[in-house]
Amino acid sequence: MTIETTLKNLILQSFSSLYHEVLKPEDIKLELTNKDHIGDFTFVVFPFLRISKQKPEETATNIGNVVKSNCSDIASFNVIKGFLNFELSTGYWLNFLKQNIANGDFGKVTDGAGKKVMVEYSSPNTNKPLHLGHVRNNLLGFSVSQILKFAGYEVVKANLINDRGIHICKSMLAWQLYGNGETPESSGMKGDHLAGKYYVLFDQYYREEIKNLIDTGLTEEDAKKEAPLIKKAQEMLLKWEAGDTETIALWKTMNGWVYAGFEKTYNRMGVSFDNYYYESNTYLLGKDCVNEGLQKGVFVKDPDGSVWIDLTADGLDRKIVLRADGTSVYITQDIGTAQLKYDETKMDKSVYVVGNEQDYHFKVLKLILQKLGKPYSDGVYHLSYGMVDLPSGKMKSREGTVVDADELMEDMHATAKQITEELGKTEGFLESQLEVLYETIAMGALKYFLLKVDPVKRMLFNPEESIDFHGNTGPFIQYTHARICSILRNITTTPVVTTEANLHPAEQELLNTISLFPSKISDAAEEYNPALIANYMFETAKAFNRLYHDVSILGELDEQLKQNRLAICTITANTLKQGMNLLGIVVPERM
RNA sequence: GGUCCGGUAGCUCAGUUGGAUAGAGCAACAGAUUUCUAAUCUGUGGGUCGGGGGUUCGAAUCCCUUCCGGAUCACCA
Repeated sequence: MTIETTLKNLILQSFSSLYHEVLKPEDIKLELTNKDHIGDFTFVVFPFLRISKQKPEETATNIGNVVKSNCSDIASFNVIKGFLNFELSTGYWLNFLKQNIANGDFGKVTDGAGKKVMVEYSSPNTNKPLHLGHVRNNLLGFSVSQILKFAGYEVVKANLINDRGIHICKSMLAWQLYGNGETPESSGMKGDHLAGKYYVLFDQYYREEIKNLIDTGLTEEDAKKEAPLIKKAQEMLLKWEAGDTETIALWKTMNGWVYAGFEKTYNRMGVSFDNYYYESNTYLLGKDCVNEGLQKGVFVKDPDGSVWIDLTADGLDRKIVLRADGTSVYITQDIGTAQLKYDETKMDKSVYVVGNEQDYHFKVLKLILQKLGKPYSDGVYHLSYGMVDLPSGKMKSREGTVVDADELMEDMHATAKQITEELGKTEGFLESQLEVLYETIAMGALKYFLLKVDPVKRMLFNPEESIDFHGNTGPFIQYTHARICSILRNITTTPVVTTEANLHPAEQELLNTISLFPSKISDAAEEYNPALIANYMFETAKAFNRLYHDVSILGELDEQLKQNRLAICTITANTLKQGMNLLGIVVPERM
C-alpha cells in the first residue's frame, strides 16, 4: 500500500470516529504540499466543514491528531487555515530509498497490464523527404509508445505509408520527363530527397503551364485542370491503378529510393516500427464495413448510389463514405484500415499521431466506428498535435521555408560539436567517441525541445535561438546524469542504505521528487503526453543539482551518510536514464 | 457563418484537473567554487493569467459573453 492510500484511509477513519460520518475513499483528495509550506501531503478540509461543524483550524487539527497517532511514517503535521499538512518522517524516506535502490524497474507501473495498444505515427508521403513537422510527429509517436510500454501495455508501433495517389505520380512523371535517368547512386542524393526534387520540379513546370494558359484567356480554375502536366499525371494514376507494368516498375523503383532514405532518417532519429501498412494495399479496404453500415442502418444510400452518414445529431455534418461510382474516399480507407489493424492485432486501444488539422476527420472516424459497434472504437484516440511554426510564419514548401529533417539533425550535430569544443570538454575522448557524443547531445537537445511542449500547442521553432543547451533543455539533463556518473565511477558496489540517519533538506527534496516517478508515468500514459515526463525530468535534474551544490558526496566523512548519499545518486541516475529513455533520449556517462 | 483548438512575465513554456502569496527556463542585472564536471548553483527586477460578467469559503482552472490567433466544415489524402 502506498503512503497516499494509507493516509487516505486514516482520514476516512478519523471522519467516522470524530464526526460519525462515513465517507468514500474517492471523497478524500490528497495533494502535494505547496513548496512554501512544511509538509509532503496536504489535505484541504474546507469542503468538510459542514460535516465537522467546527472551524477549519479545529477540524484540521483534530483530523491531524488522529492520523498522526495511527501512522508512524508521519513526523509531524501543521495546520494553516483549512490546510492540513503532513510531513513524512526521515525514516520513511530512507526506507523508500532502501527499497528502490536496486530496483532497475523503478517507475514502472501496471496500468496497462494485459492490454494491447497500437500507436500509428509518422505516416509519410513517399514524394518528398521528412521535415520538422514529421520530426515532431515521429518523436511524439515513439515517445508515447515507450511510455505506454513502461506503463505495462503491450505496444505495436505502426507506420501507414502513403505510397500511392496523384502526388506520387507527380514526382514519377517529373523524373520521367526531366530526370535523364538520375538515381541516388548517380547523383549522390538521398533517395527521398531525390524524389522530393522532382516533386518540386513538377510543381514549377505545372505552375508555368497554368500561367501560360491563363494568358491565353482561361480562368485559373480551368487552367489548373487543363494543364498538360496534370493531365499526364492523372493518366499515370489510371495506368497505375490498371496495373500497367512500366508504371508499376517505375513506382517500385522510386518508392524504393524513398524508403531507403526514410530508413536512414528514422535510424538517426532513433524511431522504429513493428508493423508497416501501405496505402497501395489498403486504399480499397472499407467497402465491407460500408455494406455492414448500410445493413445496420448507420449509413444511407442516395439516389445516385453514393453512401452517406448523417452526423448532424452529433453536432457534425453529413459525410460521404462511398462515392457514387463505388470508389473509396479517405474515410472509407481509414474505416477499413482500422478493421484490418483489429483483425491482425486485436488491440484494445488505437492511438493515431496525426496533426490537428485532422481533428474533424478523426472525430468522424471514431463516431462512425462507434455507430458500427466496433469493439475497438472506444479505444480510438487521436493524439493531435499543433503545427511547428517558424519565425517567418508557417512552413511552406513552395516558399522554400520548410525545415528539412536531415538538415536539421546535421545542423544540431554541428552546433553540439561547436559548443562542446568551446567549453573544452573534449579532453579524454577518442575522436570516434566524440562523434557519438555530439550526436547524443544534438539529438537530446532536439528531442527534448520538441517533446517538452504540450502536444496540443502550436510551437515556435527559431533555428537561431530555440535550441539551447542551458536551463530547461535536454543537454542540461544529460549533463546532470553525466555528473552523477562521474561520482558513481568511484564506487564498485551498491551503496548500503542506513535507515537510521539524518537527511539534508536537499536530499529530502530530491527523494520527494524521485518518489513521484511512478505516478508521472501513469499520468503521461493516460494522457498520452510525453511533455509531462520531460518537465518532470527537468524538476529531478534541478533537485539533484541543488544537492550537488549544497553538499559534498564523496567527501562526506560520516560513512553512513556517504552511503546514503551515494544511494540517492544511484536512484537519481537511474530515474533520469529511464525517464529520458521514454523520450527516446540517451543520457551519456561523460560529457 | 457553424464547429474545434490555443491565448499565462520582453521571449519560450509549466501550472498536480477548484486550493495557500500564479511558477520555471531564456534574455537583463548582481553574486557563488582553493571541493565530486561552471552545459552548474544563489539572488534581483519583470504579471489586468486576452477583456467583461457569473458560480462559492476559494477561479489561471468551471459556466456565460466577447476579442485575438489558428484549424476545419472537399466525392483531396
